[in-house]
Amino acid sequence: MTGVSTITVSRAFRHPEKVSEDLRRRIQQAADDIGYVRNRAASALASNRSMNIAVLVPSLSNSVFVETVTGIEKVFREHGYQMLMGVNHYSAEEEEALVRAYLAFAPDGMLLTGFNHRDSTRRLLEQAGIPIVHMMELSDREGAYSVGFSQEAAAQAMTEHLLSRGRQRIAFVASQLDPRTLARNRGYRDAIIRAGLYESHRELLVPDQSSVALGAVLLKRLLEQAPDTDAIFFCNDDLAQGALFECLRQGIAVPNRLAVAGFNDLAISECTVPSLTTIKTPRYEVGVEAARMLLALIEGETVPRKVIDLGFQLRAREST
Amino acid sequence: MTGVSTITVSRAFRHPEKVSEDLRRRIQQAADDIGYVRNRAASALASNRSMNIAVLVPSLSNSVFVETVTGIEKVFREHGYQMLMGVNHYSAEEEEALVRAYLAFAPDGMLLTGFNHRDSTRRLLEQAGIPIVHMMELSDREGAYSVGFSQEAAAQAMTEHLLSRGRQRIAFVASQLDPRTLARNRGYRDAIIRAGLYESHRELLVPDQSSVALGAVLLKRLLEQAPDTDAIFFCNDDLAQGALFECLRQGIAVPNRLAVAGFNDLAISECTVPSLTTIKTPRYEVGVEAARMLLALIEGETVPRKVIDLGFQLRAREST
DNA sequence: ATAAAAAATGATAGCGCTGTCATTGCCATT
DNA sequence: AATGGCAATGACAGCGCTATCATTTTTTAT
Repeated sequence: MTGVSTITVSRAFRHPEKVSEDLRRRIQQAADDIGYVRNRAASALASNRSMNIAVLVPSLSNSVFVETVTGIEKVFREHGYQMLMGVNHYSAEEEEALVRAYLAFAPDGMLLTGFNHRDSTRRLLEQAGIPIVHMMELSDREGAYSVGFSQEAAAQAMTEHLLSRGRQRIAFVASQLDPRTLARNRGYRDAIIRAGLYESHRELLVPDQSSVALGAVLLKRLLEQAPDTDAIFFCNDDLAQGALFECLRQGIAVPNRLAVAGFNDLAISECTVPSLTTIKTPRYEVGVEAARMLLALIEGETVPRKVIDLGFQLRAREST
Repeated sequence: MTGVSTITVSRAFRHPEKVSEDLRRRIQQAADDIGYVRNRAASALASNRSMNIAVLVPSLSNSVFVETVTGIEKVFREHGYQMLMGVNHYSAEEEEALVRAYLAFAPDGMLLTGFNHRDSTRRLLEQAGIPIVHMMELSDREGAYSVGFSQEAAAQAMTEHLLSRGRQRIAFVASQLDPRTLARNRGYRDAIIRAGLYESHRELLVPDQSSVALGAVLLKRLLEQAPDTDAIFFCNDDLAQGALFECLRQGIAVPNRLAVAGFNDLAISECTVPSLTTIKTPRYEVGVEAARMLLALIEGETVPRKVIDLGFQLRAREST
């Protein structure tokens, strides 16, 4: 309708520098007028590049992965890629279904959370032949790309912090026993055994999904089975917050009678009364760096390090 | 390789009932072996049905829209559609960019949050000629499909609740002034004016993004400009929670000296001390119903009602 | 003014699938 | 045995775009 061939229109959008200024403007104008939007499906088919990347996270219920995804989006959007996000609810089975679903979009790469995949999922990914980067945990296997931090080291650091505050009877309470939670449990154990203070009845691990309400429940349960506990390390801030509220209700003095610590440093954790000691995890940064690494792999660039450890920070606050 | 034509493979996946049991199994087997996944781009192109639907929400930072999206996903997944989600950060400009980006996926329908779109966005959507359903607010214009509840009515109900508790100097505090927040403000005003108790200095509206930390700040600011306030209605639970913490810190007795109310009923709101009076919004249900409505429109079925009001519930708790 | 190089535009084929119509083979009915 | 009907399978074209190579136009160098 502008008297231009289709290929020129295509070029005006994909390689604007190859089309004369004037013509490009006319094409743009015409496109705006009729509300033309390039069809990605056709583009992907013809160019063999979908410009899609798939991202799988376990949950969006607290802000942890929302921030990661925000970082990912930022990087990819800048480079013209479209991010497709799926939530697997901490289930390797759901993950496989999602991998299948997103592979159908012929993504140029994929970001996965952790390393807890089914063998069949791994096979699917291999056959797809696209680059994969794993987030949050650090690689435990040859050849895998990953960006994250050591969950164990962070949990060790927190346990040592509680020890340094003079606590002797430190409990560990966890729910939703995904691999990262279990790694935190190992970190706690390492530190507490090294201090010669390990007592199995101070560990409380339940499979239920984490929530603030569950934190209150688990606090009560733990104090029943180990009443003389003087510090509790919760595997995440949600549980710790619930415990903090329950202490307030029951008149348990925090930190005097009982120290409480969490993990993740959610925004609310510095607002609670008392404010919550926790581990600040580099969630946003993990997203950004993982996206950059994947981008490099997609573009065929060499990646200097296959494993990027972004560390963590201990935020010591009023609750300990 | 199974000695079957491509069209038969296609049929085995799309219309399994049209392929013999035996052959279908063999095709499935072969597909699993080589990790074959159907290419949606090609499928969409050939069939003129992408089986994509695009969903635009303002934020994922608190669980409000996460729950809505969960409901949407559930419905669409059951029907074989893939949901593509975008976050517009309460910006009509970002929304337009997202509409463009997702229109490129040739979605069969789109779900938008609210009615606050640019004219150019509206034009794009019209030209795309796909069904659109709006969520959270109820339609204010001819022909628009919407699923939600009356933000104004809910805010009125909350204000009347505070009045019924004998409060006379009720403040309204809001941030992130999106259309729904402003509708809540109108609801508050209506009720408070009707009670003859409107005083402009008890309204505090700031454009900043909502957060728990901001709740504490705004509480302080409000109490400076209107120290004798005996109840505060916050436009959302995040702010109200921050205020609750600040009251705890300052020793302000809630609800005796000051009643505090929120909006949304986040999971944490019934755990706080004191527990938070708030409006339970049908977030998940909005997602489910909006998805069903859109599905009906896509399939060309008649939709009984263009506007579905799912109501709300007042949760009176300790904080009032 | 002319040749050579560079820039701008076009023609063609084909990406992987599916809608449509055609063909084959089988069974039931007469 | 012949016919019609139906289920199962296949051939072919084309969805909207872009990679590639071909052609035309413009610019630069001589």
